[in-house]
Amino acid sequence: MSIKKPIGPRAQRKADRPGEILDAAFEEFVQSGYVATRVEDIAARIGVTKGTIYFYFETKEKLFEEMIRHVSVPFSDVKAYLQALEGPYAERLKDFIRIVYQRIATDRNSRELLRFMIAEGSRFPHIVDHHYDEFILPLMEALRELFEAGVAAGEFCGSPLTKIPEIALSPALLMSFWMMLFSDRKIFDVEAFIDAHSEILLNGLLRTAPL
Amino acid sequence: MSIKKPIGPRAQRKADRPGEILDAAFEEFVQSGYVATRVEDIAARIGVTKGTIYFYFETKEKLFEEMIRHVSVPFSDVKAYLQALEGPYAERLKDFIRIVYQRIATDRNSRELLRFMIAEGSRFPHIVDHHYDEFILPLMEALRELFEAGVAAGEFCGSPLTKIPEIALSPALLMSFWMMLFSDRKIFDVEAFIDAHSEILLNGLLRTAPL
Amino acid sequence: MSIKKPIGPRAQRKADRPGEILDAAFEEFVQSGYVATRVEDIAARIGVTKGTIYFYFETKEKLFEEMIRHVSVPFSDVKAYLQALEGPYAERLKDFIRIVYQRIATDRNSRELLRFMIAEGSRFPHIVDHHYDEFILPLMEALRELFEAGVAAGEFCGSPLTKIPEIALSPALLMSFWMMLFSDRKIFDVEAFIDAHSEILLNGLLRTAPL
Amino acid sequence: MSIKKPIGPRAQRKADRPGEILDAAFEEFVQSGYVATRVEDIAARIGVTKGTIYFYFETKEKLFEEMIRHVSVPFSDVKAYLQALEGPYAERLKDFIRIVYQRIATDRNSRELLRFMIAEGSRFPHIVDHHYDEFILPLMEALRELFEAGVAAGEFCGSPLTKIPEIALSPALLMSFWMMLFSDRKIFDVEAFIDAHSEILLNGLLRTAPL
DNA sequence: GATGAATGAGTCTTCATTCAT
DNA sequence: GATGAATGAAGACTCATTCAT
Repeated sequence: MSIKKPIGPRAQRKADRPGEILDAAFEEFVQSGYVATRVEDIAARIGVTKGTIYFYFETKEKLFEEMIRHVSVPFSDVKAYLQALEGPYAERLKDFIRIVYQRIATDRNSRELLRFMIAEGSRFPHIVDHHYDEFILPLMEALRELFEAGVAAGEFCGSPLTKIPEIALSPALLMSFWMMLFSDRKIFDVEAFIDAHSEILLNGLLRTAPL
Repeated sequence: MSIKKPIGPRAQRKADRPGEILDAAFEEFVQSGYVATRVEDIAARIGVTKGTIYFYFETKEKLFEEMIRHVSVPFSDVKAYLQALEGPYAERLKDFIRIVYQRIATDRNSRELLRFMIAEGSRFPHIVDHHYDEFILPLMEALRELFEAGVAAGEFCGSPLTKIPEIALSPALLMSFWMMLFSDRKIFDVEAFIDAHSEILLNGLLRTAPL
Repeated sequence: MSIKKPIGPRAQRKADRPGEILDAAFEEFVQSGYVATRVEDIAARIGVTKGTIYFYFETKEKLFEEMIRHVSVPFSDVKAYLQALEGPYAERLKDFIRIVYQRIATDRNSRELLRFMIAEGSRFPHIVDHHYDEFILPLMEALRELFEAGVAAGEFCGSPLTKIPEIALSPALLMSFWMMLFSDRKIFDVEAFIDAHSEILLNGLLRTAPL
Repeated sequence: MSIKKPIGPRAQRKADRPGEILDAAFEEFVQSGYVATRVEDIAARIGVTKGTIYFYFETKEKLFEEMIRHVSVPFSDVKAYLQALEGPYAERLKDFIRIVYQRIATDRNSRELLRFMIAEGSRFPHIVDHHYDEFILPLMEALRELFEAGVAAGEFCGSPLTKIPEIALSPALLMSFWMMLFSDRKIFDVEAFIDAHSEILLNGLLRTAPL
């Protein structure tokens, strides 16, 4: 058991600096994009000056990359959650869909991460590749496994979805895209959308069509 | 008998310049985004100098906006095509899907237009709104009408798709995103994807499930 | 007697081009100063294009210099007028003053010429020197002669004005400055000013003080 | 006991910078005028680079305006001086004249300020108005009061000068103008000029003409 | 750790000038 | 004579980055 000197609010603040900066950077980069964001604005957002940023991060470029890492929540818990699903496959799929909306489509961080990949992808190609390996691919694999297990269990029919699970999740991407572009300007009934998404998927999958 | 001054090579060149510039601007803006693109690079791409660009366009901003207009193909012919569809609604829907992929998902211009809206939307909000009014909304309306007519004709069942046609086209958006992010790095069987998309939609719509 | 082909309005216009340009240049240079005036604006003022200006004038600099020459009315007639003065010297002085106001202080051209010398003098030093030789010096000489003749005739007393005639005309310069700076914003009773000027001068000059 | 951080050479330098820049700006603007002066030249004059100028002043325009303010010495002390005059009004007037020459006509700053108003007045109209309110008007009022007091005391006769005091000071303006245009090229006996100016004024004012 | 004065490369934009038509 | 497309040098202004304090 180690003895730590108590961390006062002052020390606490200092310990948080990098995280604080990363959060501020996220907000500013979201607002203006990589090129148009000034490191001075990032500094101002947390009440420090340019120099402080450079004490913690070598360059604006490195800061951006670390910021991406910082806001990319680990996928492992999502995976664990999905693997722990039980019961009828129709329910498992609904749960799957729900968690995808919660953690990806609806979440602001994920949405802006997606925007960064689209907007700054050519400037930071390895970020895109990393996200493909770490997030997109595992998610698709997990979904594919769910489909295959459902088919093996005789609950799902052999839909093309089994081979191209991306299609099954594309409505979630659409919602992400929609919120990116219109945020609050175009109303969007999120709950109805998610329900419709689930219903449609199951319509095409269940051996007994609900017709 | 009209008197035309013969269009010499110079006059010809002049008439072509704006289009030439707009095309070059599209390529450069695609490559680097609005902020990072240098007017000089746009000029160099067609072998002229900065000054020439400013002879035709007041500012980089106006150039960007006109470029957007230039590459936004009018939606009217798509609409006309869709309205001319005949035969069973299943076939009409397949045709609809096919044209959406041809004209929107697969087309490089449309894809980069979408990227611009995501990447530069906050800088040019009216462009986003304009595209919503001119492209997204009409497309969704056309699809909704097709669904409703199919239901009225007794061919389609009352799926939630009827109310949220966006969901039906979301796979096309996914393909667009995919190509934006990975272009040629991740292979993608486009034909198989489109077929799967159609099949899944019909699975959920036709009164007689193909099961 | 030479036979000239009749000059139609078209030919007339062409013959006037240089003058027309010079007039336009005057207006534009007055408005914005030498550096900030664009030759394109000068051209636009008379409905032609840049190229036309360069057909008649080598450079903007030469155009400016010729414009100065163009608006500098010859001093010879003023001189002749002054030399033709007759009668009592008090009257001659009054006439002198009056002509100075008419031709110099009140005249817009002369005023703007003065402004050019102050504003652009360091860029065009020879213009300043030329105006000194052609206008200022002769005017002062003429005045000095008038004073001396008046003294010789026993009408004027030997005021210091005789040696420094500049002082005698300085109110006219003041009026010029005033109009340059405030034009119509600060009212100024020109007639009263001129009368006061004459009266004060004579007060100090006439052997019999009007006291 | 106050705690001051010792002003090191760096802190000192920082405190001096704005003044240093303003002085350099004055010299450069005097030399080339507003438009033709390059911010970089101002910087070079004090051995820094462009960026430094922009660290202290938002734009070239603001720099110019602040420079004007910086070189415009307050008029209050002149006013105080004038109000403290005592003795015979003839002497007071002579003192008045002398101070006008010292502080206005002869002073390089004032002269160049006048040049700026003539040359850049249309670009910075509020500067002209401000100088009218702050300098010209108060000076004229002070002179008018002096005249009126002199008349009331029975020392001065009711000359038109009383109503148009501008005329009384116009020789000082002439000297300013002369030095602006010819500086050292045309010799000018300043002392003799001032004496003559005083003498002429008094000739026209004193009840007992010196005749 | 933090500051902020200073740098200087980089970018948009302007405009005098040229010249093919 | 006149045009106007094209040039390219020049200048205002920005901002990532450094470093003495």
